[in-house]
Amino acid sequence: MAELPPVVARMWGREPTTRRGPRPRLDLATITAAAIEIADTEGLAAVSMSNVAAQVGVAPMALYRYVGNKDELLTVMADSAVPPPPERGNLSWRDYLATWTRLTRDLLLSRPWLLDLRQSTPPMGPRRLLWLDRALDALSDTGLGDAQKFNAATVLSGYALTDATLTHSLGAGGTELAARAKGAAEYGETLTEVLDPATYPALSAMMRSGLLRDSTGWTEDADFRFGLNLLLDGIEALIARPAR
Amino acid sequence: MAELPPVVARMWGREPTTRRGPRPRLDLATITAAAIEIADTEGLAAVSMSNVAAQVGVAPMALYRYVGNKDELLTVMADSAVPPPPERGNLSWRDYLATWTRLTRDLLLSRPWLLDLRQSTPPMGPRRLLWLDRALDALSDTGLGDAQKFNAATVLSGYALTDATLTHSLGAGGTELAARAKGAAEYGETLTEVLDPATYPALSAMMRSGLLRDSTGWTEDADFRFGLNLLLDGIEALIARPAR
DNA sequence: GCTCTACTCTGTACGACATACGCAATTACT
DNA sequence: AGTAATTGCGTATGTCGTACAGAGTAGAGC
Repeated sequence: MAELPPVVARMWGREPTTRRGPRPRLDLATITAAAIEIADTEGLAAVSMSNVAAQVGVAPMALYRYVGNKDELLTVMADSAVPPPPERGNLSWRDYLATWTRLTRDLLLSRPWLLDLRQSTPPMGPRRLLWLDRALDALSDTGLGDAQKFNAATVLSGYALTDATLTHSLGAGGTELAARAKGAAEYGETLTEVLDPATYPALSAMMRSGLLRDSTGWTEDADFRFGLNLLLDGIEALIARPAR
Repeated sequence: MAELPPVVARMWGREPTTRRGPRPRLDLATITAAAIEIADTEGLAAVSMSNVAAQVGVAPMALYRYVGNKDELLTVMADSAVPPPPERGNLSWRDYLATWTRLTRDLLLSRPWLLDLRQSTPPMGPRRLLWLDRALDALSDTGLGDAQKFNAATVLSGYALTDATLTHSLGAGGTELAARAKGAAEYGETLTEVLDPATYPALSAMMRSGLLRDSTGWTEDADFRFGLNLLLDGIEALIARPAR
């Protein structure tokens, strides 16, 4: 059995049992909570080792007794910011996965800094894995194979991420670059201005027909449901199909 | 009509017409190409203003005549690294979108630093928009509405990103954290070691049944096709359904 | 042709940041 | 009591993005 990287161990509550020197004044949870609070209120850019240390009342270097480096802290944050998944109740697999996906998207929109966190590591934290478990559990009666269930869950959470990214970049906007072309309507205008109908036939036609100029936002809830049902229909078709 | 942010204008070939002062020694394309070469060979972390400037033989601050700040440079890179989309030929919409999505994924895998580039701005570069145009074009005969076509394309490219992210993080791995649990098999092992079957029933059962322990990699091509067909089936079902 | 003016490149400088290193204080084990 | 491990901290280093000011350059207006 492979040894766990120290921080992963701590994520799973395995604090080191050796008690020699002074009793630690902190634990990983407090540090993570402080970092998350900073990210929530001031954005991810404000999450520096100095700021986090100040927030918990220690010197910057003290944090390195709990975290190997900043990337590890961010990884732990990414898991720790995830709430418990919804209860199954007596929902059908389809209804459950629908709210599962919606809540995933809502989480990403309520904590946009999660979108900025690159997931260079496959999910290994306890909370994200709990979500994964519930999605797999919802599919357990469908007769799908393990790999199929796994992929279905992956696709759904990926869709939540895609939609949240798009919605967020069109909405409250992030970069100063986006601030110039804020909102779907203005985005459309900017595009029409620059698109050459010869090289972009389909896009410019769509823009001119005024797709993005309508009053209601572009990627509103209806559009989220659209893609979601697309995926759920696909899964449903797969279940109906004879297993192979 | 909204004014274009200066870099966006340059992305579209609109170099400033005012000709006073010394003739510029560079243009945005050369700078971007240099930055991309660095990212390709040494990774995104090596793309600093100093390094890029050195690569093109100029003092670091000279770059700021062409780019407002580093974020803008990254944005331009993200578009400039995209090759032209595949030709339609006489493929069906389904076959075309299948290769379209596959090539999108392949691009992300061949330039992994694209995965690290947060897309805080909706795509506005000429090359990415060309891909979007081709996807929309492929759907033009299906009777779908504009918004539906748009969403379908979004979902597909989002899937490419999801899959590329997962594949890459399990494969060549990125962070040192991931290096410890490299490859799908070891990932599975690490999980089984730590998962409590009581709180993670579905997941731990799946792990113990040896999903990830098989010889062939986990998110191999078969799994990509699985999700892809899921989506295409969903779109096909939508097309078959009476328009509303 | 001369001057003005906008524009390009450069050098220096500053503040922020991640983090390597070493020290002093503290506590458990022997 | 003594030893060894471990925590928190101060200092220091190198890197990075970029603000600023100046020097050189070339077209515009006379």
